Amino acid sequence: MAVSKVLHGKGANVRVGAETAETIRRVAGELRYQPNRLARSFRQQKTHTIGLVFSHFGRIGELDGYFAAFLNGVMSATFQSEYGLTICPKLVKLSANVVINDGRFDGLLWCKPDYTAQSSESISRSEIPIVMMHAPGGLGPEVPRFCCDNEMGLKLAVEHLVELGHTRIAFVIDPFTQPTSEGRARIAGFHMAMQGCGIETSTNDVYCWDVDHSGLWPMMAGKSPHTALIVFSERQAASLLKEAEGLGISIPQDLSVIGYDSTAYCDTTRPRLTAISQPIEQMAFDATNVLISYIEAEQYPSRSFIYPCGLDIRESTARPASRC
Amino acid sequence: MAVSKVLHGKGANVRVGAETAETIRRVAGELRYQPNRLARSFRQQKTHTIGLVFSHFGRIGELDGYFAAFLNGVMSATFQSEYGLTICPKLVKLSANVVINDGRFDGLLWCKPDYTAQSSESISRSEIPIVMMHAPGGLGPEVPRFCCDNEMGLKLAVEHLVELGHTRIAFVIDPFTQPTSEGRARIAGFHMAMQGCGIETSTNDVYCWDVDHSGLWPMMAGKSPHTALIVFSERQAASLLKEAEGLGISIPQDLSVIGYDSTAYCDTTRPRLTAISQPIEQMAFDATNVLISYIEAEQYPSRSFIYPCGLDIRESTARPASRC
DNA sequence: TTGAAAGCGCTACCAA
DNA sequence: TTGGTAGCGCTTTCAA
Repeated sequence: MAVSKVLHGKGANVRVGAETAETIRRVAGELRYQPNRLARSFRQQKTHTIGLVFSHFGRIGELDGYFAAFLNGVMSATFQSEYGLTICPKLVKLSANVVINDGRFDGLLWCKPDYTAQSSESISRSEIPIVMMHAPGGLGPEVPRFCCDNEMGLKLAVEHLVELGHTRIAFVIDPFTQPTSEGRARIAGFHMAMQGCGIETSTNDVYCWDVDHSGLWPMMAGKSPHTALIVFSERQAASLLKEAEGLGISIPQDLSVIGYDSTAYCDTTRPRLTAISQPIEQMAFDATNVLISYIEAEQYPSRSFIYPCGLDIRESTARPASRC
Repeated sequence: MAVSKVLHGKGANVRVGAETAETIRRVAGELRYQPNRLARSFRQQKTHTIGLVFSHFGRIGELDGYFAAFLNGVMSATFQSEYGLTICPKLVKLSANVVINDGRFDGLLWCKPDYTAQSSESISRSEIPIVMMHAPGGLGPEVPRFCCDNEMGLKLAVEHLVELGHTRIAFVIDPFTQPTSEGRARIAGFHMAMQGCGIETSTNDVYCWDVDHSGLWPMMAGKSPHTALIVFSERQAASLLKEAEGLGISIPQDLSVIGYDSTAYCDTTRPRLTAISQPIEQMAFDATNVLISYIEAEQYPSRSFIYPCGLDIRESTARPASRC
């Protein structure tokens, strides 16, 4: 009875006598009364919490700038609107449909979807709003998608290398990323950009290596070795740089390398990494805000938000060594 | 009724006829029935979720290795035990006692406590287990604390500098960290280590600067300028390195700099940063596991877990320039 | 303006 | 072994 009043006192339309309200507040203070948020969420079917799903969770944080920028963007948005963010293992390991609609989350921020049949189905069946990050348009279920313009990014990178004189260019990706929608989009963008420059490509121009065990050799051997690499991520690019150093391969003299994301991390590598840029933090911020506004407005448009890429030229690209 | 059976069917002691159970499972599958986890949590007063509290949330992720290492540790532990982790703005902004016991969390991982009167009180009043990270023993409420041995770390750093010939050594910290328990512990450790080397110190030997607006000048001016800095964090140390470069101050020739944490990030600065090491990821992993086991066992010892520090000597320290 | 009652979905307990 | 019932703490609605 006191309880119900207190809650009213907290609510917007206070229809309680000033005196009563005062008493209630006082007593509540003395008792250190705390409304049980779980019960409230349960009653209202609203948790004010967003779930974060990554199709692949390895180690979350690494030294590259991606996760830091991403989390900063998400947190800025959730903090402003007083939503909580939950990172949950089951979201990744179990088949996603088991976990999406269990009442815990008001919405889901789904990163780097792999669009397996199962995840696609559970996404489209979801009863709560879902927004995807790093998901190119066209593919997959009809939910709002946030993605950089991968075609543009790869076009900039390829054209930069071609202008420098490269013709033997390869794309490098790791096995976890390769099946994701963005992995496929970048590979496609690479082939397209190469064709745009009049260079034929084949599947031999795409390498799929584990980030930490890259193996530079195949491309440096052979009669017509690749002279430039475009790498899916900063981190993989940086690990290639390090490997090259160990093998006595000079970058950019012997091999040009371009990474993807272009955070401040690229200024810390040696040589400093030329990289395609995408506004990760802004994208994460926008995606989270769109998710929240869909949760609150219950409107649910399904369009793609595409962000332009840039190319930040640093020190890891140069003309190919002339082979006389 | 079907519901209750299904739930029994999921429980450990299945006391249901095989046939009935089969039917239930089939129907549940057809209906894509999902138990509502919110209701379950509500009923059991158990959410299987841990809350993460930082006394100061600025930007969560930066390029230094701290947050990445920390989150890796926490995630490894929560993933193994199927707990979720929630980062929640209110946990920081509101007075903490409003939020601790609202039923959302089974336990709290509290990082870098500032031990204000209010937070201390709400911590000791908490009805759920709390574990503190980066909280030296002795101070604050009686909960399990995980902390590196700051005295040891600063002793190593000061002795290293003294061996190189430095006597004018300062400690640098930022205004957000300075009031935290660990900030105070490191400042105290600095004074103690200096005394241990027979060097008098005063409050003039501790600088409190904003991380990104450090201002190297004061210490390089004066008749008896400091020749070496021990800095609270990697990130602030790195920002000092960068500032020094801009001012034409050579490190380590003109000024020696030591940071704190010694993650891989220290290998990416120029010059590579000499740093005190603490096993952040391990500490976060252990702290989370202790928290979880306290949640499940409902036992709640209040001891401190102290981790030894090391000193990783890289390139940012050298003998002081001789001033003839 | 205030009080009383119903019910969110689940689990624990008790009775059959 | 099974089915029924109560109730977690809150909000919403309806009656006084």
